[in-house]
Amino acid sequence: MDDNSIFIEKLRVSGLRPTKQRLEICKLLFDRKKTFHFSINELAEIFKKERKKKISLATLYNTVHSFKKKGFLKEISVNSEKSYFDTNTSNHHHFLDVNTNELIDLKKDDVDKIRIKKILPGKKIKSIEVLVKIENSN
Amino acid sequence: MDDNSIFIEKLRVSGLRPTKQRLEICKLLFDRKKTFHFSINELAEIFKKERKKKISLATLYNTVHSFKKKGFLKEISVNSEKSYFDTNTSNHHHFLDVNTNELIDLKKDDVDKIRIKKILPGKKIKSIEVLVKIENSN
DNA sequence: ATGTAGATTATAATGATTCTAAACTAGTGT
DNA sequence: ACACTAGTTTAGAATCATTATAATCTACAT
Repeated sequence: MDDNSIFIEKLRVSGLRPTKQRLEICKLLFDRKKTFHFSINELAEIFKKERKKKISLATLYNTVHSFKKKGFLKEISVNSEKSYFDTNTSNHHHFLDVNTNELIDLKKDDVDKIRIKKILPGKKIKSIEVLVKIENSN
Repeated sequence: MDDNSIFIEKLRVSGLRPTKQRLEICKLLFDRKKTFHFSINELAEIFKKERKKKISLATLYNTVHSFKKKGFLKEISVNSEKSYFDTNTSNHHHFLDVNTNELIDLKKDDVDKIRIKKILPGKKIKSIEVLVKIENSN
C-alpha cells in the first residue's frame, strides 16, 4: 500500500478534501526529490501515457489552480506560449533554455541579491523574479 | 500633412513595405516621448475608439509580430493572462503593479547589475529579465 | 445510514490567436 | 501611364487553450 497520509494531511489542513484524483496529483507532483516544472498539458500527458490514470482535464485545471491558490505551486510565465507551474514555492529564480524551452531552478546563492533603487510612492515590492534566458553557445 | 518619412524609411530599411496600416501603427506606437506598453487587444481598442481607424485584428497581429521580429518591439510576459509589447527595446527591467496590471519601465541604474554565478556547460546567457511585482502599501 | 457541500466529469462555451483565400496595393519595369 | 507581381490586408473560418455548465458522484459530519 502506498502511504498517502502526508498528502491527506496536507490537503485536509488546507481545506481541500483528499480525493482520489488530488492524491494522485500530489503523488505525481510532490513525491520527488527535485523540483518539477510542468504545464497543465504536460501533466495531462503524463497521466494518460505514463500512469494510465484518467483524470479529466477539467480536474487537472481545477486542482492545479487550487494548489496554486493554497501555495503548493508557483506559476511562472516565461513567454506568451507557455506557462509553467513549479513545485518549488520558495523564493528563487530561473534559467530558461530557449533551445529546449526547459526551465531550470537557480538556487538562492546562484544570484546576487537584487537591489531595486527606485521606489514608487504608495507601493511596496511584493516579489522580484529573475528569468535568465540561456542558449547554446557556439 | 503629417510627416511619415522617418517611419517610411524605418520600414523600408527593415524590408517591410510602408503601407497605410503600418504607418498608422508606427505613428501610434513610436511617435511619443515615453515608452508605451500594450497588448494587442488594447491596440485594437485604441484604433477603434480613439482614432476611428479600422485596421483589422489580423493586421494588428501580423504587424506587431513582424515589428517584434524586426526588433522594433519587445515582448514581455508578466503572467499567464497577459502579454505586453514594449516600445523600449533596450535592455531594461520592469515593475508590474499587480493592483492595476500596469507595467512600468525601470531604468538601467534603477537595478544593480545582476550577477549569475551558475553556468551551464555548452550554454551562454542570452538575456536577463527582472520583473519586480509591486502592490499598494497601505 | 443519510444528507449535503464539495468534487469530478463530459461536454459546451468562450476567447485569444492563427489560418485561409480572396481582394487590394506598393513598387518595378515597360 | 499601364500592367505585372510579390507582398499585404481583410473578413471570416478554424484552432487551441482555458473556463463554465450541470449532471453525477463522493467525502465526511450527523
